[in-house]
Amino acid sequence: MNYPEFKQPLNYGQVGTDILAWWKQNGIFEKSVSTREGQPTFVFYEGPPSANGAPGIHHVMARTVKDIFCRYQTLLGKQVNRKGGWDTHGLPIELQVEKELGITKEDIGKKISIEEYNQRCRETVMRFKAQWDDLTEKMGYWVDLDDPYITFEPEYIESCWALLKKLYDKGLLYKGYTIQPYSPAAGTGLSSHELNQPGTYRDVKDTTVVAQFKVKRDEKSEKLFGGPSWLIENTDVFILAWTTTPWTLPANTALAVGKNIPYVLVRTINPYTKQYIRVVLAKARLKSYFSDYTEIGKPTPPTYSDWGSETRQIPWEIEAEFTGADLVGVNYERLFGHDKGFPAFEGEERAFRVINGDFVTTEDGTGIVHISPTFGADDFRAAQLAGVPALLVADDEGKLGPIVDRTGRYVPQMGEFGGRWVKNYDGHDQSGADYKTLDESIAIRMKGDGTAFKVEKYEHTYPHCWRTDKPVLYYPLDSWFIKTTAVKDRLIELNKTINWQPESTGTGRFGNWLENLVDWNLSRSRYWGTPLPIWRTQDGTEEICIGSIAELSAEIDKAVAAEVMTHNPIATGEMKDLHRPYVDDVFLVSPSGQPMYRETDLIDVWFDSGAMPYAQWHYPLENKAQFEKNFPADFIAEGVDQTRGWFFTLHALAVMLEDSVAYKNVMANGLVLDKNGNKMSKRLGNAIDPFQTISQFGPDATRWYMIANAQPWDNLKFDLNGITEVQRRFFGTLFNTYSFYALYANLSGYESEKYPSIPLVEWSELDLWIFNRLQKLIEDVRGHFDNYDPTKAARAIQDFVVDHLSNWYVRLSRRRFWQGEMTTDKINAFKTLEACLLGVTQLMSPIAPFFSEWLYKNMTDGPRARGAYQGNLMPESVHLTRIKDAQWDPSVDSKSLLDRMEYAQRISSLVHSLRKKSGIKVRQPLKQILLPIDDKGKIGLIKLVSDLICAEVNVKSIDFLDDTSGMLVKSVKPNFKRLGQQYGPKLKAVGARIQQMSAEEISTLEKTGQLAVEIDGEAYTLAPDDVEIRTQDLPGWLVATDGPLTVALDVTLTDELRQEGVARELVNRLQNLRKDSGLEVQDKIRVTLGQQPELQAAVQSFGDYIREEVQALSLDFAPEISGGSVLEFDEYSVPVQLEVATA
RNA sequence: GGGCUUGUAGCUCAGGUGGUUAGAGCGCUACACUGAUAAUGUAGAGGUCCCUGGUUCGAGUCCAGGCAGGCCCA
Repeated sequence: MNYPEFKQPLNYGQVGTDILAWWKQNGIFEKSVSTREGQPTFVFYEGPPSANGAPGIHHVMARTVKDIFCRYQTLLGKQVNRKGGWDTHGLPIELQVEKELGITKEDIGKKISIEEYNQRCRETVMRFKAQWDDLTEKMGYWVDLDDPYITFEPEYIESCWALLKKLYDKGLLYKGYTIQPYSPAAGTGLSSHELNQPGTYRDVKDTTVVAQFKVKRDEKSEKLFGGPSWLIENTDVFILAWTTTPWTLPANTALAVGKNIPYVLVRTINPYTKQYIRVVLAKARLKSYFSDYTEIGKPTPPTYSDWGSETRQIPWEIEAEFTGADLVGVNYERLFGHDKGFPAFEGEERAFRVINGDFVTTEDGTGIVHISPTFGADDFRAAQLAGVPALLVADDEGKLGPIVDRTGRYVPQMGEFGGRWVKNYDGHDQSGADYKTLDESIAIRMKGDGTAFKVEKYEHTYPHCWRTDKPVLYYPLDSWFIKTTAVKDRLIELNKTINWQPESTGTGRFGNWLENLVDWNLSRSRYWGTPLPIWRTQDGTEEICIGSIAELSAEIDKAVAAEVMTHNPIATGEMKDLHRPYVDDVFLVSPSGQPMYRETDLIDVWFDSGAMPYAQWHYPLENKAQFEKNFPADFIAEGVDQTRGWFFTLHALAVMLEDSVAYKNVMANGLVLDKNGNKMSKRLGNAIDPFQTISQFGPDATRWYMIANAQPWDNLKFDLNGITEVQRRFFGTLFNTYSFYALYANLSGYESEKYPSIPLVEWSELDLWIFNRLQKLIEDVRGHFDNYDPTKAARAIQDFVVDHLSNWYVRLSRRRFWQGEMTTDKINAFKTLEACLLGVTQLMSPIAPFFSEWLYKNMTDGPRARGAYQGNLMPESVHLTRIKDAQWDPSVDSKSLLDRMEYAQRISSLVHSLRKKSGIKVRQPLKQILLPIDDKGKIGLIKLVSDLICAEVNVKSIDFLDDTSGMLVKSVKPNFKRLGQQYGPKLKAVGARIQQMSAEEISTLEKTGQLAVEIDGEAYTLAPDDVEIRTQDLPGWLVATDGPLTVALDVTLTDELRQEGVARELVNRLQNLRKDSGLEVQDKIRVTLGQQPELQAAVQSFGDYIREEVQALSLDFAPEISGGSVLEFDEYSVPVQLEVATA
């Protein structure tokens, strides 16, 4: 037996296991790389997963995408190295360890040493590695797991150091500050994770102030001072801004507006000082501040005389309107200036102006936001973008700091408020009648100064420290930064050369992010991660950035010489690990002889993964050639959530270090949700176990479903029923097609090499057609893969297999495979089906690597074993094959071929429909089909497929009816597309007129090529293209139409047709009987039937046909039949005896 | 709050450059077929194409504004 045969249903999980074992035994993955040695490479980067948790079904999705394109490029003949990797540092691992040990961050270094803690992290991080490796194999993700890069290894860290040093030398690494949540009472920064603890956000009642910022009159603000002639000269203009933290007002350095938000200039009165003023605020916020007040009626100029303190009514009037963009650049006076006893600061001349802020809304406040860069993250960012300085004051030693110290009180330099607590962080007594909070004191002062427009208590939610219960402060904390803003333009420019899939992620999410780039904050105050390789003197005046272990060792030697260190732990071999605490115990010496201490920060883990193009080869310390060969990547793929993670850090580092992109093509895939569109989570119990899914459905159906069902960048609603459907519909059909092939190829001893190729001219219509469809499929699928659109590739393959190959080609070709001798036609049927199966196998192999391998092996193992293949034509694995270009033979008009087969399918469908309507079974032959068609070309096409149609619908002949018969009833439909372009607004009338066309008019139009009509008194000339003429009916015939196609069926039955019908019925019954009796396809039989006149007549005429179909050596009638079965026909039953003929 | 994204049949999804009767598969109903048979064919039921405006002779498609879900960021 050349081709293995299998019983239904196939166990797809088993196919996966078997093929996996075979791959391992034969080193197929390794061969898929080694056989491409010397070929062009396709560089792929593996985004390292973290193995501290079990892998989920979404990892199968992400890795399927990666695998597909690596396998596809291998098929194209490229060499694709895939080095695996593990991400091992980071907060999630630390939190997991802390949870397991029952400790908090504060306990590290106290209850547990840093050394022990980091050891726990190291053990935890690879805990699920075995599971990951297992899944990688079982899902068929080909990646090199034997030699992965691991981010905690000393070589990897050393590479990161080398890269950091490069950045340092370029001046791109600096120490600055960033605004972070900070707990003054605890004296520590809070992570976002700590801030997300339940109960941290609470309702509090605070004193709030709408402050008045006095506009400086100059050319930029002049537009605010213009106005009607009756204007009271020199009335001051103030910008209004609301804050819930009045203590930040002395730190104000800017005001932010939304550039598209409408603002108004309003004339009114300050309620505390009764001064005439003009104020600026968002138009949308007007009602919140003036709703209770009286608008002065226009056009009478206001006199203000009717306002009195007892009425609490403030008169107001809008003087002008403008947008935020008009306000940007306007200067204003400092609220708490030198004149009031507050200190000067550096950059003051660039402060106190209106800037743009994306975050400004008109939801609350005045639509203008007070900016204090030292006490708000938004503030800090907006100020940085606009080049506005922060208000920093020098302490006694000249060191700059914010106006609030780390304990939460104003620094002494702050004039009358110096030393006051911002909030009650020390728990002092607040019960005294005269007690005022700092916020209240500030508000009172501002009322007196005429700079408060409104002061009120306001309840809002505010975060609190989870340990001290005190309000959190947003406070500047020291951090190390990479100055990504310095290369912003280059980042944007190079991003435009990257092919993003989908495009919108690159231009939108990623592009916008780059546009609003701020410097990359590298610092993390943690323990388990890559340490920052910077040592500094105590006063921060001298520092060194270390770029390698050798350099560190050399510096230690200097330190030993200066007696800062006792000995060199690197030289002695004591220090094998670069993590904390070991690096912290290294002290260096500065050129001036001062001891230097390591900056205790760790670096952002995203630096680790962004450094993988270099660090995976221990570059730049070694392997320069290796690195250069593998940079940049041709392709990477990860979840869309990595946009600002890995995608960014790869890009940023590549641009800064190499002035290059890090990857040329990138796919950002979406999420895997449960079948209802909810996020999967263990807690909700809707998470899908990838291992169970793969073993139950097989890896191929799982992968195929994920890829075919939705495009990878859309979210996938994961439904196991979908996998079942894919399995049944696609894999089941393909399996059946193979089974069919195997069955008859084995029966007839077909061996492809025995028969030379059949010249094209001898090919049957069907063979030509499916072969062309296959070529088109090859072209389409390659195009889709080239465009990184695997979904379209999968769907195209699926359609080909199910609709074209199985349900048309095989169905119509069946008898060619089982009947008669090895004629040219039969040989070519086998050759064609073989080519289709092999072609499909190859095209689908990137998506369904196991099943395609299984099918490929079934198709080729037999022939290969008997030496049918020359050279490397058919390697042992489909994954080692090379994909061919589509073969188009110039002598074959492919378009015509595909067109006419479509006619055949549509006509057949219409005839089936007519048979159904008139209740005539397909088994009953009919005389003829009539097609009313004029078009000679179309007739020619259909004639080429008329045999196929006749066979498919069991009709004797197809005839064409042209118009001259006069039997046709036609209808006409306007061609709106054409008419619309021509007549525009008059289309409705023209269309209506066309639908009323008479038969004569239609005929005139058809014959003369034009028709003159009159519509609403205007003359028009219609051309044939203006309408679509269809045959609607053929009186006296059964007629069906599908668009422009019309089919008429002759349903009259002659005796002969009837007899043939009976003969077919008989064949059918006998075939069923054979099958029920368990006979093999090739068994011969002898049949004896009870006497029945109609049957006898049928056998008389069609005996040979019947005998051949049912493989009967004899077919006789006998008056008495005993011990046999009974065949049921429509109106009668006949006893039958069937015996196997011994050969 | 911002950026991106999705919204079409019960479910999963297609629907170049606008064209009047919006499709497929699954599921459902009925009938037929049956040497591939847990397949297949034919017919049927099932739609405010998220909503509101606008552009146009004509909008699922283009524009604006909403609504709902998702992701990322604040």
